[in-house]
Amino acid sequence: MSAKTKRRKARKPARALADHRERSFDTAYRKLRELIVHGRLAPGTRVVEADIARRLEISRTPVRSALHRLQQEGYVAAYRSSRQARLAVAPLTKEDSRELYWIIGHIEGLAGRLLAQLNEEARARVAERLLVINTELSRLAGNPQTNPSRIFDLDMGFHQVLVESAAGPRLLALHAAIKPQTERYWRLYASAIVDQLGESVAEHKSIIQSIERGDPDATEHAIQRNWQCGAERLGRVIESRGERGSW
Amino acid sequence: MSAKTKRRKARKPARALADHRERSFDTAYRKLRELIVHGRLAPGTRVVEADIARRLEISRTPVRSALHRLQQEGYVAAYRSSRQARLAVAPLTKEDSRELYWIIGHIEGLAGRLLAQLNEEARARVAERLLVINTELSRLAGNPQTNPSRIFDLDMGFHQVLVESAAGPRLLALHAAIKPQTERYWRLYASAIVDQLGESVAEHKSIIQSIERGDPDATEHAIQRNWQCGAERLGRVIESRGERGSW
DNA sequence: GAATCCGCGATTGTATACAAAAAGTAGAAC
DNA sequence: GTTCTACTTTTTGTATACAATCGCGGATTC
Repeated sequence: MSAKTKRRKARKPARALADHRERSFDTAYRKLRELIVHGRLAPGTRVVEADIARRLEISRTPVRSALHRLQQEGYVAAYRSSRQARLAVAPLTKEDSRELYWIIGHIEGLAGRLLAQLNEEARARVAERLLVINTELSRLAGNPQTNPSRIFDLDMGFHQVLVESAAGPRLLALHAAIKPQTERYWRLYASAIVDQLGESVAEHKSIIQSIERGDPDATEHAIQRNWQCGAERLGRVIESRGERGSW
Repeated sequence: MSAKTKRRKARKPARALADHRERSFDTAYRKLRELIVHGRLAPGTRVVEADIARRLEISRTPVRSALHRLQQEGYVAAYRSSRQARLAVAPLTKEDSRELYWIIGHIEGLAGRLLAQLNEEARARVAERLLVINTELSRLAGNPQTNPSRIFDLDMGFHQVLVESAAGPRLLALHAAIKPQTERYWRLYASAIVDQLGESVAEHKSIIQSIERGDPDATEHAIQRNWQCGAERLGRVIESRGERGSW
């Protein structure tokens, strides 16, 4: 037994970083998700395993796994008749976006609540990180030529910091599963985003201040408000473009 | 085109209700989940696809799908080394239970908030349904010989009504994915539950009253409190039994 | 005696073949 | 022209074979 522990201790840490090929499942998941998010697979489009497999030049097996997961995450919807299921890209609607943003707002709000309860030092550290991101966002807000993807990444990062700093593993996982879905709506909205970015930056400031003050209620509320306002900004754009799942 | 629509309208509705065999995937998912929930697969146990497949007398394929899903739902945890993943039954800890109950409390709280905003008639209808369930629970609370499963089902039903009455599809799906996980802890706790059932019944009453009054804040809070108290009751039991993932 | 390397068994990931079921289609009956 | 029905096609679900990878244990070397 002592030998065993010693051996385990001696285990070689040189993990095979050598080969960075990703598993087919991962490519399938990643690429499919990208196709959906970027709208190359339009909402409502039927998804056929064999087609995707051909397109990605892999077998149906990993495609199937990826679709299973995407289904659970809400990117694809299943219309099933007793045994077999037909999959389609989940539609984007104003109602769905409202619910989605509403839920995320509350989940992240919970994380914010925890965050505001940390000790002062930790809060200051987080606030600092948030401030850096938000300053960059603020800077980009002035520039109308900014790449929307860059803005999305920054905003994503902002909220990621918010959650990962204090949330437990379950809350983190939940957030990780739900948050990326906003990207679909974000893309829809990309053109109009730069104009309204200032509002979001202001809301972020309010969040940061609440954290610095260590005020759980205010932090939770500020985060919720940020998402709710986001939903409204988004709603206006969807409205103006006509709601059909076209694009 | 008119012919086409007509033909669709004429489609035979006689759906094959004949054959109720479920898909292998469903049996795999159901049985595996049951094994885990009932502790026949103890927390920390490694899960090997081939073993499960043999045990259930089906091929690895549906087992694999089921494991994928159980993994995403948090029943099994994956420890992966670059490419291959090793699966194990997720451990049960006091910390995890606290986070789980905390999250559910808030998610259901959201549903309760929506519920309390319905019109009076709808609220009354829901309150009535809740009252029926809670009365039955109250009745069972007096009887020390009650089957714990019966109590679990009733409580599950109570919370189900709470959510399905007003929540949108996403919130519903989220709840459906998370809520069943409490069953693992509930089983752990089953012996001690009957003693403390009275408390839960009282909390339920408070929830029902808030709904009848149409008070969103109170409803949300009451639901949160119900879950938080549940977590505490559970925590005491786990504590007293020693926390190791034994059973 | 301890650390390192190598090879084998165990286990996961992928591809393919096959079975089953549903949707579409054409044709017959009225 | 419509409706029911039998057939064909498409697509999903399952089984199995194969490849890649991991972990463990023994052999080797100093």
